[in-house]
Amino acid sequence: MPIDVAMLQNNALFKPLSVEALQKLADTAEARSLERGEFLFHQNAEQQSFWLVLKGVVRLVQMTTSGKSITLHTAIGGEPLAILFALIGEPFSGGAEAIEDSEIAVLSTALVWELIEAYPVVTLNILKMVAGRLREAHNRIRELSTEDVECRIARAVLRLIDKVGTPTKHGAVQLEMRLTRQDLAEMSGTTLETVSRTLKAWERMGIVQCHREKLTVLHIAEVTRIVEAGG
Amino acid sequence: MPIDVAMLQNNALFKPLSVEALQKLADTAEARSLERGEFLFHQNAEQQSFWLVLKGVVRLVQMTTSGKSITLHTAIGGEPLAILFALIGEPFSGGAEAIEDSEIAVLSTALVWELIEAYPVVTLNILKMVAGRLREAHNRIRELSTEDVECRIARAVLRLIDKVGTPTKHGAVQLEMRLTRQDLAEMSGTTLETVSRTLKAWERMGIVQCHREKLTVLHIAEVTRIVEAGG
DNA sequence: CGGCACGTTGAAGGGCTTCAAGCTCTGTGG
DNA sequence: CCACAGAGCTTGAAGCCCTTCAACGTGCCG
Repeated sequence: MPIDVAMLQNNALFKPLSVEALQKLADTAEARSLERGEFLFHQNAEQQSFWLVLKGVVRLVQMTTSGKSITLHTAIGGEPLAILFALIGEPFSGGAEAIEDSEIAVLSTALVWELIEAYPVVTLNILKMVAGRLREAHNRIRELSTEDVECRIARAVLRLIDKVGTPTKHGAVQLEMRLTRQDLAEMSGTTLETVSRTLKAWERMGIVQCHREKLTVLHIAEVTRIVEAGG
Repeated sequence: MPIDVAMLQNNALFKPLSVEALQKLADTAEARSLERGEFLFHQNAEQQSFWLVLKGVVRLVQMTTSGKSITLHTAIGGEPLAILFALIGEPFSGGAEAIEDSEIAVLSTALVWELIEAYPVVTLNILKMVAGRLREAHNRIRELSTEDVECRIARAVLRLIDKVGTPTKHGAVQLEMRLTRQDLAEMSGTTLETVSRTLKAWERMGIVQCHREKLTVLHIAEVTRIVEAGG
C-alpha cells in the first residue's frame, strides 16, 4: 500500500525536495499501523529499510541483558527512525516500540542513496538530524554523570513538553501521550518508585498535576528552575 | 604549513580515495602541534574547519556549569574531530583537549563538501563514523543508567585497551597514555576517590598494576568478567 | 630540595534503590 | 451491570553504594 507523497514532505529530511523527486520513494513506500505496545523492529534486527513516523509516538529502546530497558529517544510525527543505520547496513542498537497508536511509513534505503547522490541538501539534512541525536545523547551522558535524579526527571519532562506538550488554560501544559512512572524512569535513569515520589512531591508543591498515565505541568518555570538548580 | 597527502589516507574517511582526489585537501591543510593539556578548540566555539588527529591522544570534553567535566570521547591517531558539526556549521557541544602531546591536521570543511558530492563513498564513510559515535553514546547512556561504578570503570579500561593498549610480556597490556584517576573518573561518571579505591582493590586482586599516571592490565579476562557480572 | 599535582585512605552521611505490601483505576467478560 | 483481574501507582522501611570532606602520603620536575 503506497503512501501519499505529501506525507514525505512533512519532515526535516525531504521537505525541500520537489514532489517529482520524491515520487519514486513514495511509490515503493508502505504504510503501517502500530498499536500501543507493538514493536516496529526489535533490537539487533537487520535494517533493510527505514521508517518515518507519520503520526503517534514511538520510542527507541535498548534492553539490557538483565531485562531492564532504557529509552534512547522518543520520536513523534515527522521523525525518521534508524535511517542512519539502514544507510550503512548495520543493525541499530535498540528496538522501536509504539507508546501510542501510530502510523508509520516504511521506506526504501536504496532510493535514499539515490536522493543523496542527486541532491546534496539531503545529505546536509541527514547530517543535521544525526548531529541533533548525537548532541542529545552527549547531553544525557553529562546529565547522568553529574546531576541528581530530580533534576534528570525534570529534564525528561521538559523534553516531553517540547515533543507532545499542548497548552491548556492558565499557562498549564498537558502532555499528550500515555506516560507511566516506569516510562519516565526509563527516560531518566532511575526507578519507578523514585519517579512516583518525585511527582507526588511536585504535585504537593503545585508544580504538576498527576492523573493515571497523564501529566499536566502547571508551572513550567518551576520545572526549569529545578533543572537549573543542578544537583 | 601544508601537510603530506599520505597523512590523509591513514583514516577511515578518506582512505579509499586516490592521492589526486585528496591533493586539494592536503594543500589547504595545516599542521598543528598540541602539548598535553592544550585545547584544540573550546566549548561552543564556531567550527569553520575540522580536525584530524595524526598522532597522540585528544579527548572531547564537556564542562558543566558547575565546573565538572565529562569525557565524551577519546580520539587517537586517524580519528576526525568535530567533522559532523563543522559540515553543518554548528558548534560542537564540547571542547577538545590533548591528553598527550599530539599532532593535528586542520582541514577545510568546504573541500570535504566537494569530496562528498564527487565521491559517494565519502558520505558512506562519514555516516559509518558517526553511527559508531552514536552507538558508543547510546551504550554509555545504558551503562550510566543501569550499571554500578565498578562495572563502568571496567568498561572504560576495556575501551582504553582497544585504543592505546600495547601488549607486554605474559599477556599483560599496558595503556600507552598518561591516565590520572581523575581522567578515568570523567570517563566513567564517578569520582577520583572511587576510582582510586577500585583500582587499589583490583591491584590487590592481581588484576591490574598501577603506577603514577600509568596502568597495566594483567588479566583482561578478569576485567571482562567484572563487566559481564553487570551490576 | 621544595612545591605541586597526583594518589591514598578514613569517616560520615545521604540519596537512591530495593523489597514489600497495599491501594486505585480501567476495561473486560460473565 | 458489576465483579474481578491486572496494570499502574503509592508509601514505608531498610540499607547500601557512593559521594563528600578531610588529611595525609608520594613522586616528579624545576
